[in-house]
Amino acid sequence: MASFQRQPAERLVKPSAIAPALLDWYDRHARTLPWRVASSDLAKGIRPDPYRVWLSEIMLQQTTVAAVKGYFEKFVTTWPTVGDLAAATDDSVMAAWAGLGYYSRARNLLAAARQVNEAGGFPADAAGLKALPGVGDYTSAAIAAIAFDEPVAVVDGNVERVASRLAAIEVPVKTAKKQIQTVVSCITPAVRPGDFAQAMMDLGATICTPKRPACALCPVNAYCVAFKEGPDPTTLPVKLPRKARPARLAGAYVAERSSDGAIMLVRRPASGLLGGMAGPYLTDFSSRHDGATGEDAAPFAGDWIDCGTAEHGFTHFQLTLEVMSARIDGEPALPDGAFWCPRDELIHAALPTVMKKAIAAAIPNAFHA
DNA sequence: TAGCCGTGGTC
DNA sequence: TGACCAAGGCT
Repeated sequence: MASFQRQPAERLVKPSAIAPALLDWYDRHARTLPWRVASSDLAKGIRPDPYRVWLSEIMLQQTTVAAVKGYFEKFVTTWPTVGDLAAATDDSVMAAWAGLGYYSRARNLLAAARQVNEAGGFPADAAGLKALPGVGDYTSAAIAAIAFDEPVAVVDGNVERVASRLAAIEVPVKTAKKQIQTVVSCITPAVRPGDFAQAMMDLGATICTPKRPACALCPVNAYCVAFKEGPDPTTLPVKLPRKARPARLAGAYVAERSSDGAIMLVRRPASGLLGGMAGPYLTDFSSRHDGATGEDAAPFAGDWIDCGTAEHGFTHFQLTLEVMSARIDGEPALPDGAFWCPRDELIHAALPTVMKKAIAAAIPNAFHA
């Protein structure tokens, strides 16, 4: 019966032995990443810069390490300190973030930078950090552990997977958050909590992977209930089936001014899909309904030419854009938020990937030189 | 609370 | 090739 079932944390094999084994592995196999401080420097007492830790953690939310690296380097080169970032313009930050996705992160990033700069520095504990916009349970714990040596449980998707397997948690992760939190708290050490957190994430990324975990190479396989007793680690964590992604349709209109080749862009509202970002005029659509297409739905009259379609997948729907283009001779009344972007500034505009696809469908070499 | 919010890589 | 996924947070 469920009441006689031992709690996951109690099923752990020698919980106090896990952190030492994992840290020993981490000392030999830690990934070298731009936002990390070398272990030799850590040994000298050099602490990670909270600004760089925070910036990297925001960028890494639901985003791969490979995708983040270049953006991180660009940001810390352009804005080496939180004060530099706080002084940046909204447009420059949105443009620098363009292509990385989840654009509310960029707006929250800038708001938080200004808040921190005003306060004279970052909050030095998880509770204070969580009050910053864009910083939730995971990110506040990660920054507190890595930058401020606070022994808090850091639970992200990797850690959920590792903990689910270590304690053989067979209930769906969605309903096991608290159990997982308890398991991770139970094995988080008082010393080197930041390295431990990063070791758990490295383990999840390189050994305890979702599909084909390399259990034979795992430094903590001796303490892994799923590995030793089952169920098969690849079946954990238990995830509920996702809902199907609906398909949506909308019109995209690329207007080129014939006098100088400038492209009409529209700045989108600050909130919602692609909030604060620019792109060609799109007809109104959402995850729930299609937008209008065709010549009649154009922002103004003109010789609109059919340029085919552009496809783009969002998290919860698939979008097909029916792209049209026109060369504009006069000065038509522009829709709200629209402006002419000089052709040589197009590359530097805050254009999300889906917008670049739409423009490229109309002007194939738009981003080549 | 469950839906909203991007993108590119992997198999 | 399409489904799944990767260091979540906000409302």
